[in-house]
Amino acid sequence: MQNSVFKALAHPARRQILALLRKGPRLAGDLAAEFDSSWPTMSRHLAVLKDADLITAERQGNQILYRVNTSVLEDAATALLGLIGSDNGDDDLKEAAE
Amino acid sequence: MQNSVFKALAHPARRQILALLRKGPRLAGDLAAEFDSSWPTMSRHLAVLKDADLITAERQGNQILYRVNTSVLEDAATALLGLIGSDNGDDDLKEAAE
DNA sequence: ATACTAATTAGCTTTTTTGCTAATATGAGT
DNA sequence: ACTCATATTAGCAAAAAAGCTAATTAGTAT
Repeated sequence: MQNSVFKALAHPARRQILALLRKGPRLAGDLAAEFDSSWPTMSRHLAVLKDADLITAERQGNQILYRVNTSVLEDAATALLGLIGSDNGDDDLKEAAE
Repeated sequence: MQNSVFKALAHPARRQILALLRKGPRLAGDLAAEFDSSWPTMSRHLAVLKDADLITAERQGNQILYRVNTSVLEDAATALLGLIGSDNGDDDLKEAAE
Protein backbone atom coordinates (compact mmCIF):
# COMPACT_ATOMS: atom_id res chain seq x y z
CA MET A 1 0.00 0.00 0.00
CA GLN A 2 2.98 2.21 0.57
CA ASN A 3 3.92 1.13 -2.89
CA SER A 4 0.72 2.33 -4.52
CA VAL A 5 1.23 5.71 -2.87
CA PHE A 6 4.68 6.22 -4.33
CA LYS A 7 3.57 4.90 -7.67
CA ALA A 8 0.71 7.37 -7.65
CA LEU A 9 3.12 10.17 -6.84
CA ALA A 10 5.31 9.23 -9.79
CA HIS A 11 3.23 11.07 -12.36
CA PRO A 12 3.58 14.84 -12.58
CA ALA A 13 -0.09 15.39 -13.41
CA ARG A 14 -1.09 13.53 -10.28
CA ARG A 15 1.23 15.55 -8.09
CA GLN A 16 -0.25 18.65 -9.62
CA ILE A 17 -3.75 17.45 -8.86
CA LEU A 18 -2.70 17.08 -5.25
CA ALA A 19 -1.22 20.56 -5.35
CA LEU A 20 -4.52 21.96 -6.55
CA LEU A 21 -6.44 19.96 -4.00
CA ARG A 22 -4.14 21.28 -1.32
CA LYS A 23 -5.93 24.61 -1.46
CA GLY A 24 -9.29 22.97 -0.92
CA PRO A 25 -11.75 20.39 -2.24
CA ARG A 26 -12.57 20.49 -5.92
CA LEU A 27 -15.05 19.00 -8.33
CA ALA A 28 -13.76 16.45 -10.83
CA GLY A 29 -14.73 18.53 -13.81
CA ASP A 30 -13.22 21.60 -12.26
CA LEU A 31 -9.94 19.74 -11.93
CA ALA A 32 -10.11 18.28 -15.41
CA ALA A 33 -10.55 21.74 -16.84
CA GLU A 34 -7.11 22.73 -15.55
CA PHE A 35 -5.29 20.15 -17.64
CA ASP A 36 -4.73 19.53 -21.32
CA SER A 37 -5.44 15.82 -21.12
CA SER A 38 -8.83 14.41 -21.95
CA TRP A 39 -11.46 13.95 -19.29
CA PRO A 40 -11.20 10.19 -19.18
CA THR A 41 -7.46 10.51 -18.71
CA MET A 42 -7.96 12.85 -15.78
CA SER A 43 -10.56 10.54 -14.43
CA ARG A 44 -8.04 7.74 -14.40
CA HIS A 45 -5.44 9.84 -12.66
CA LEU A 46 -8.03 10.54 -10.02
CA ALA A 47 -8.78 6.82 -9.78
CA VAL A 48 -5.09 6.07 -9.25
CA LEU A 49 -4.90 8.66 -6.50
CA LYS A 50 -8.05 7.35 -4.89
CA ASP A 51 -6.72 3.82 -5.11
CA ALA A 52 -3.64 4.90 -3.23
CA ASP A 53 -5.96 6.55 -0.73
CA LEU A 54 -4.31 9.88 -1.41
CA ILE A 55 -7.66 11.46 -2.15
CA THR A 56 -11.27 10.78 -1.27
CA ALA A 57 -14.33 11.17 -3.47
CA GLU A 58 -17.73 12.38 -2.38
CA ARG A 59 -20.79 12.62 -4.57
CA GLN A 60 -22.52 15.96 -4.61
CA GLY A 61 -25.61 15.25 -6.62
CA ASN A 62 -24.55 15.38 -10.21
CA GLN A 63 -20.88 15.83 -9.59
CA ILE A 64 -18.05 14.44 -7.49
CA LEU A 65 -16.02 16.35 -4.97
CA TYR A 66 -12.44 15.33 -4.36
CA ARG A 67 -10.26 16.19 -1.41
CA VAL A 68 -6.73 15.33 -0.31
CA ASN A 69 -6.16 12.70 2.31
CA THR A 70 -3.57 14.57 4.30
CA SER A 71 -2.57 11.74 6.59
CA VAL A 72 -1.49 9.45 3.78
CA LEU A 73 0.60 12.25 2.34
CA GLU A 74 2.15 12.79 5.74
CA ASP A 75 2.94 9.11 6.01
CA ALA A 76 4.70 9.20 2.66
CA ALA A 77 6.73 12.24 3.67
CA THR A 78 7.62 10.56 6.94
CA ALA A 79 8.67 7.45 5.09
CA LEU A 80 11.04 9.53 3.01
CA LEU A 81 12.49 11.20 6.04
CA GLY A 82 12.95 7.70 7.41
CA LEU A 83 15.36 7.04 4.56
CA ILE A 84 17.62 9.81 5.76
CA GLY A 85 20.59 9.15 7.97
CA SER A 86 19.38 10.19 11.42
CA ASP A 87 16.41 8.68 13.21
CA ASN A 88 14.09 11.57 12.40
CA GLY A 89 12.04 9.34 10.21
CA ASP A 90 10.47 7.40 13.01
CA ASP A 91 9.15 10.52 14.67
CA ASP A 92 5.68 11.77 14.22
CA LEU A 93 5.58 14.98 12.25
CA LYS A 94 4.10 16.90 15.12
CA GLU A 95 6.81 15.77 17.48
CA ALA A 96 9.44 16.86 15.00
CA ALA A 97 8.02 20.38 15.01
CA GLU A 98 8.49 20.87 18.75
CA MET B 1 14.21 16.64 -12.15
CA GLN B 2 11.70 16.49 -9.38
CA ASN B 3 9.94 14.07 -11.62
CA SER B 4 12.86 11.69 -11.96
CA VAL B 5 13.14 11.62 -8.18
CA PHE B 6 9.55 10.55 -7.64
CA LYS B 7 9.76 8.10 -10.49
CA ALA B 8 12.85 6.60 -8.93
CA LEU B 9 11.05 6.31 -5.61
CA ALA B 10 8.18 4.47 -7.26
CA HIS B 11 9.90 1.10 -7.24
CA PRO B 12 10.01 -0.83 -3.96
CA ALA B 13 13.46 -2.28 -4.63
CA ARG B 14 14.85 1.20 -5.07
CA ARG B 15 13.32 2.45 -1.86
CA GLN B 16 14.83 -0.55 -0.13
CA ILE B 17 18.22 0.25 -1.60
CA LEU B 18 17.92 3.70 -0.10
CA ALA B 19 16.91 2.16 3.20
CA LEU B 20 20.06 0.04 3.20
CA LEU B 21 22.18 2.98 2.18
CA ARG B 22 20.70 4.98 5.00
CA LYS B 23 22.83 3.03 7.47
CA GLY B 24 25.98 3.87 5.56
CA PRO B 25 27.76 3.61 2.20
CA ARG B 26 27.78 0.25 0.48
CA LEU B 27 29.49 -1.46 -2.42
CA ALA B 28 27.37 -2.25 -5.46
CA GLY B 29 27.97 -5.97 -5.18
CA ASP B 30 27.24 -5.88 -1.51
CA LEU B 31 23.88 -4.29 -2.27
CA ALA B 32 23.11 -6.63 -5.13
CA ALA B 33 23.69 -9.60 -2.83
CA GLU B 34 20.76 -8.51 -0.68
CA PHE B 35 18.22 -8.88 -3.46
CA ASP B 36 16.80 -11.70 -5.50
CA SER B 37 17.06 -9.89 -8.82
CA SER B 38 19.99 -10.37 -11.11
CA TRP B 39 23.04 -8.18 -10.89
CA PRO B 40 22.31 -6.26 -14.08
CA THR B 41 18.84 -5.53 -12.80
CA MET B 42 20.23 -4.17 -9.58
CA SER B 43 22.76 -2.22 -11.55
CA ARG B 44 19.95 -0.56 -13.43
CA HIS B 45 18.09 0.31 -10.28
CA LEU B 46 21.24 1.96 -9.05
CA ALA B 47 21.54 3.82 -12.34
CA VAL B 48 17.99 5.12 -11.99
CA LEU B 49 18.70 6.31 -8.47
CA LYS B 50 21.93 7.93 -9.57
CA ASP B 51 20.14 9.57 -12.46
CA ALA B 52 17.68 11.10 -10.04
CA ASP B 53 20.66 12.21 -7.99
CA LEU B 54 19.35 10.24 -5.03
CA ILE B 55 22.66 8.43 -4.68
CA THR B 56 26.24 9.06 -5.65
CA ALA B 57 28.81 6.59 -6.91
CA GLU B 58 32.50 6.56 -6.10
CA ARG B 59 35.04 4.17 -7.52
CA GLN B 60 37.14 2.35 -5.01
CA GLY B 61 39.62 0.55 -7.19
CA ASN B 62 37.87 -2.51 -8.43
CA GLN B 63 34.50 -1.74 -6.99
CA ILE B 64 32.00 1.07 -6.64
CA LEU B 65 30.80 2.62 -3.44
CA TYR B 66 27.32 4.08 -3.29
CA ARG B 67 25.93 6.50 -0.78
CA VAL B 68 22.64 8.33 -0.28
CA ASN B 69 22.29 11.92 -1.32
CA THR B 70 20.44 13.11 1.73
CA SER B 71 19.59 16.57 0.49
CA VAL B 72 17.65 15.33 -2.53
CA LEU B 73 15.69 13.03 -0.30
CA GLU B 74 14.95 15.93 2.00
CA ASP B 75 13.78 17.98 -0.94
CA ALA B 76 11.39 15.24 -1.95
CA ALA B 77 10.02 14.96 1.56
CA THR B 78 9.62 18.72 1.71
CA ALA B 79 7.81 18.68 -1.61
CA LEU B 80 5.36 16.18 -0.21
CA LEU B 81 4.79 18.24 2.89
CA GLY B 82 4.19 21.11 0.52
CA LEU B 83 1.18 19.25 -0.81
CA ILE B 84 -0.42 19.30 2.59
CA GLY B 85 -2.92 21.94 3.62
CA SER B 86 -0.87 24.33 5.75
CA ASP B 87 2.16 26.24 4.56
CA ASN B 88 4.67 23.94 6.23
CA GLY B 89 5.88 22.79 2.89
CA ASP B 90 7.75 25.95 2.08
CA ASP B 91 9.85 25.73 5.21
CA ASP B 92 13.29 24.33 5.27
CA LEU B 93 13.46 21.13 7.27
CA LYS B 94 15.89 22.61 9.75
CA GLU B 95 13.69 25.61 10.33
CA ALA B 96 10.75 23.32 10.94
CA ALA B 97 12.67 21.57 13.70
CA GLU B 98 13.30 24.72 15.70
C1' DA C 1 49.86 -9.98 -22.15
C1' DT C 2 46.63 -12.93 -19.48
C1' DA C 3 43.51 -13.97 -16.19
C1' DC C 4 40.28 -12.72 -12.63
C1' DT C 5 36.79 -9.94 -10.17
C1' DA C 6 33.44 -6.18 -10.05
C1' DA C 7 30.19 -3.78 -12.36
C1' DT C 8 27.90 -1.84 -16.34
C1' DT C 9 25.95 -1.76 -21.02
C1' DA C 10 23.46 -4.09 -25.05
C1' DG C 11 19.76 -6.38 -26.80
C1' DC C 12 15.67 -8.48 -26.16
C1' DT C 13 10.92 -9.87 -24.23
C1' DT C 14 7.22 -9.22 -20.95
C1' DT C 15 4.56 -6.27 -18.18
C1' DT C 16 2.80 -1.85 -16.75
C1' DT C 17 1.48 2.71 -17.56
C1' DT C 18 -0.44 6.24 -20.25
C1' DG C 19 -3.82 8.36 -23.04
C1' DC C 20 -7.01 8.38 -26.58
C1' DT C 21 -12.11 7.66 -28.48
C1' DA C 22 -16.39 5.48 -27.84
C1' DA C 23 -19.65 3.61 -24.79
C1' DT C 24 -21.92 3.50 -20.31
C1' DA C 25 -23.56 5.00 -15.81
C1' DT C 26 -25.56 8.37 -12.55
C1' DG C 27 -28.24 12.01 -11.26
C1' DA C 28 -31.08 16.37 -12.14
C1' DG C 29 -34.56 18.73 -14.61
C1' DT C 30 -38.57 18.87 -17.72
C1' DA D 1 -39.89 8.68 -20.12
C1' DC D 2 -36.48 11.91 -22.27
C1' DT D 3 -32.70 14.84 -22.20
C1' DC D 4 -28.80 17.17 -20.59
C1' DA D 5 -24.61 17.48 -17.82
C1' DT D 6 -21.11 15.06 -15.12
C1' DA D 7 -18.17 11.54 -14.62
C1' DT D 8 -16.53 6.79 -15.12
C1' DT D 9 -15.57 2.38 -17.53
C1' DA D 10 -14.25 -0.36 -21.84
C1' DG D 11 -11.24 -1.28 -25.23
C1' DC D 12 -7.47 -0.34 -27.78
C1' DA D 13 -2.65 1.39 -29.28
C1' DA D 14 1.66 3.63 -28.10
C1' DA D 15 5.22 4.46 -24.81
C1' DA D 16 7.83 3.43 -20.74
C1' DA D 17 9.62 0.34 -17.18
C1' DA D 18 11.35 -4.03 -15.52
C1' DG D 19 14.10 -7.95 -15.77
C1' DC D 20 16.56 -11.52 -17.98
C1' DT D 21 21.05 -13.45 -20.52
C1' DA D 22 25.05 -12.36 -23.02
C1' DA D 23 28.63 -9.16 -24.04
C1' DT D 24 31.62 -5.46 -22.56
C1' DT D 25 34.30 -2.29 -19.72
C1' DA D 26 37.39 -1.11 -15.77
C1' DG D 27 40.71 -2.27 -12.55
C1' DT D 28 43.92 -5.58 -10.07
C1' DA D 29 47.17 -8.87 -9.98
C1' DT D 30 50.27 -12.51 -11.82
